[in-house]
Amino acid sequence: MATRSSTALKPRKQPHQARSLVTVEAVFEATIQILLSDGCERITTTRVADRAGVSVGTLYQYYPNKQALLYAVLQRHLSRVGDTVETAARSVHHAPLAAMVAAIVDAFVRAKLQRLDEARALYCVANQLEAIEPVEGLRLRNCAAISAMLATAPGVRFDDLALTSYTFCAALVGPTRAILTGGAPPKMLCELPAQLESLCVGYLEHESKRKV
Amino acid sequence: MATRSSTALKPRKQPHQARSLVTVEAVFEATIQILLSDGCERITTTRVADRAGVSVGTLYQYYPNKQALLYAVLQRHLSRVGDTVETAARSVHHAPLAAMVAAIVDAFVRAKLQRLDEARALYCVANQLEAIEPVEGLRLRNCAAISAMLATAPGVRFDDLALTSYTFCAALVGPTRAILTGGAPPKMLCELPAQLESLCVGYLEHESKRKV
Amino acid sequence: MATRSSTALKPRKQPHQARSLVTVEAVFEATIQILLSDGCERITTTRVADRAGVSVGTLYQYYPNKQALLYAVLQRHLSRVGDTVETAARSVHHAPLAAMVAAIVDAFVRAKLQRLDEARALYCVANQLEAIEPVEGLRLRNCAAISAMLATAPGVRFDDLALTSYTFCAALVGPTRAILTGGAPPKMLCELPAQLESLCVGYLEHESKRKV
Amino acid sequence: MATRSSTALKPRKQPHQARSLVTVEAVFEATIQILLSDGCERITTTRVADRAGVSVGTLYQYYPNKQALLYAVLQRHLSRVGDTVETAARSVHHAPLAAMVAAIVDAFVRAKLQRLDEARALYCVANQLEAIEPVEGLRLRNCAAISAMLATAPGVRFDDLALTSYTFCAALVGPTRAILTGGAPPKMLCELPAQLESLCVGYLEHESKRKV
DNA sequence: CATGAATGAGGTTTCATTCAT
DNA sequence: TATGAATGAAACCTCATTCAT
Repeated sequence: MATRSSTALKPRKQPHQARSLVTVEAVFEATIQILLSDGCERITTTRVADRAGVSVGTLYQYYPNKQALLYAVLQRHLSRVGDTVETAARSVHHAPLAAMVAAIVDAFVRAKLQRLDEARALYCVANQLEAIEPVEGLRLRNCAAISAMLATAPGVRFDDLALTSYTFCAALVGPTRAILTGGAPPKMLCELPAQLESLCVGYLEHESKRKV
Repeated sequence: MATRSSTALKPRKQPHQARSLVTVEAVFEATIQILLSDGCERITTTRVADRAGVSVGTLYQYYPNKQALLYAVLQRHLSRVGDTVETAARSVHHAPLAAMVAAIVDAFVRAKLQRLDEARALYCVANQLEAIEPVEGLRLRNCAAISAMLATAPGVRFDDLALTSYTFCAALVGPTRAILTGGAPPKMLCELPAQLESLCVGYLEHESKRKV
Repeated sequence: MATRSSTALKPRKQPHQARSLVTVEAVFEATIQILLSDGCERITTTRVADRAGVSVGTLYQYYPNKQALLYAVLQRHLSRVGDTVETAARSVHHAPLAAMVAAIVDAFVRAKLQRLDEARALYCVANQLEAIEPVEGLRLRNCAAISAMLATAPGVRFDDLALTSYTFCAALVGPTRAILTGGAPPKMLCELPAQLESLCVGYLEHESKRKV
Repeated sequence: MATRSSTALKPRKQPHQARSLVTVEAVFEATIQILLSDGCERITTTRVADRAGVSVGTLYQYYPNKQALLYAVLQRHLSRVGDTVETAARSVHHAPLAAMVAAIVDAFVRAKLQRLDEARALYCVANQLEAIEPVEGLRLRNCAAISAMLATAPGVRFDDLALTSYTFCAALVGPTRAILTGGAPPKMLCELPAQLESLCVGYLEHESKRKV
């Protein structure tokens, strides 16, 4: 199952020396820039290397192939998002539902907007078949964090916590993607947190009421 | 902006004769199959032609280039979804909010699930930079239809109807994509309509209450 | 076992039209020329295509990869040698031992010298791991033909016919290769048939006497 | 002709110190292992260095380029074979023909089988255009040693001693290569010495009788 | 009109070799 | 002296597109 990703998509070597660290960081940055300017289809290892100011050979010292590079960049982005959401979720255990939602939405949107370019650039990468694993990984992390959080919500019971968390998660991720990806007016970006909150609070209240 | 799409992405000739219709249909079907089996990155005009049982030359008689073909396939899919949603929206003008949501969700999910393969295959295509136009087009249609519908909801006022419609729409599209694209368990597919309904009803009620 | 050769090394399509035939023949000829002038290590698909006066793309329409091309060229050469030897062997069933040897040696040497360049060029290719199969194939054909022939030799019995045929075969192939490949003086080329005959006749007589 | 080999293929420095000796030996061993496991086409200086446990840089301290390394490994192997055969030849001057053949065959086969891996691995290297020199060198040594030996054979005259030695040599080298290289059954390995003896004795007797 | 052979620019990847540390 | 990161030329191969038949 994980064959390809565990072998062919793994980075070749970790950058230990200072020089290497700089190189790898430059390659990451260049990848995102090219992704944004040329799109997912047009990105080439040569172009990434050029933009990063290194030779292709150097790029291939760290990543065995193009997919591995994209995978790594995506991975890092998703890890950060996962970290942020997890932390936020833990910080509002036992808080009222509205506070929970506010915290999660804020964390998620913040993580995405902080690196808006990265986020936008990577939606495209996340679509490739080879990249479902890390995306699913993030979903699992988020669902777990949210489940654990919701379980502590005072005075609320959810019939199917897993399902509710999944939908909560999808309600966060899906619309955000639609807005960042599509040609949404900048106004939407400002409204995004409020709308997501409304969406999620509305959903959770509706769900919790349903089972009384 | 629309330069490319208005010239280079247009089909070359409309298939009027019966034979042409069959050919075009075969090409469409082949495109979707290849998209599903080989992925968005691996699709080639030759492979599509082979699978469709025609020669590449013939394919190029109908579409000036690969993008135009993908564009056409995507366009058709999105048109159908748009039609379905529009019709549904019109049919529930003046109905209670819950009925509205039920109708829209049902229409949308039905349109997607009816052609599950097509839908799945095309998410990938929709990601290409050149394809934002038809995607945005669908969003506009949907928003318009939903706006018009919501405006007739009895006893409900929305402060910013455009914004609400937009979010409604995103709440429909986003999670659906996440579920069809990701490795969601089949169980989620069954629950999808109910969850979407809960999500949207929750949201709309929350929004409408906010302004009282 | 034959996985690679049965899939990855097979030609892509047979040249049916006249144009294709010319193309494929030109590619074959070019391959041999490059092999001779640049050596086995330096041969490139681009160089072959250039020399053949076609584009690389065309080359790849007929062969899925470089190995497959070399394989095909080698295969054709070996088939011809095999054919020649087989025919010769059949023509001297029941003849005296010396005549048998003369016929086989003549056939083998003739086949090699007729296409001296080809033969020289291909020894190098035959060394690649992927190419053992056709080489072994020729050995088997030759051994079989020789076995069948020797079995009809009047008044001679061999203790281990298979072994004797194998050695006979090796005595033919090995020294010929050594002479064509190495920097042997042209004089050796003239002497080759006589020496091979002497070698093989001597061997067979020695073997047949051994068991009396 | 010898331009390249006399300058570019020479080792850079002789390993005098103990440490260097160990390094060079490790590199040699690694080269042979890689040759066996990856084949002649896949061997790279980096892989050799890795396997040998040194850095590429170090490897290049001893050999100016890859060819020089392969050349050296081949050279050593061929020298050993040459030594063994020369010694054997000298030890049977004036002995009967059969004893001569037995001694030479035994020496040659022993030298090859003792380092079976090395022998197998290097056939491939010996094929490269740049490597004809040492191969020819071995042939010359062997022919000379055999010539000198045959000249002392009691009661036997060869019309063209050089030619006979050459063929003798080819009869030794050629079939051995065919058997070690090809997919010969292990049984053949055991039979090899006996068959070679029969081959060579048969040949020499046949040749010596011819001229009476 | 349909065909499919031919094209060749351009993408990915490797690897011999150098050189700053 | 040893190291191994960096280099970049050059190899392999693909595929959108054209055009003679």
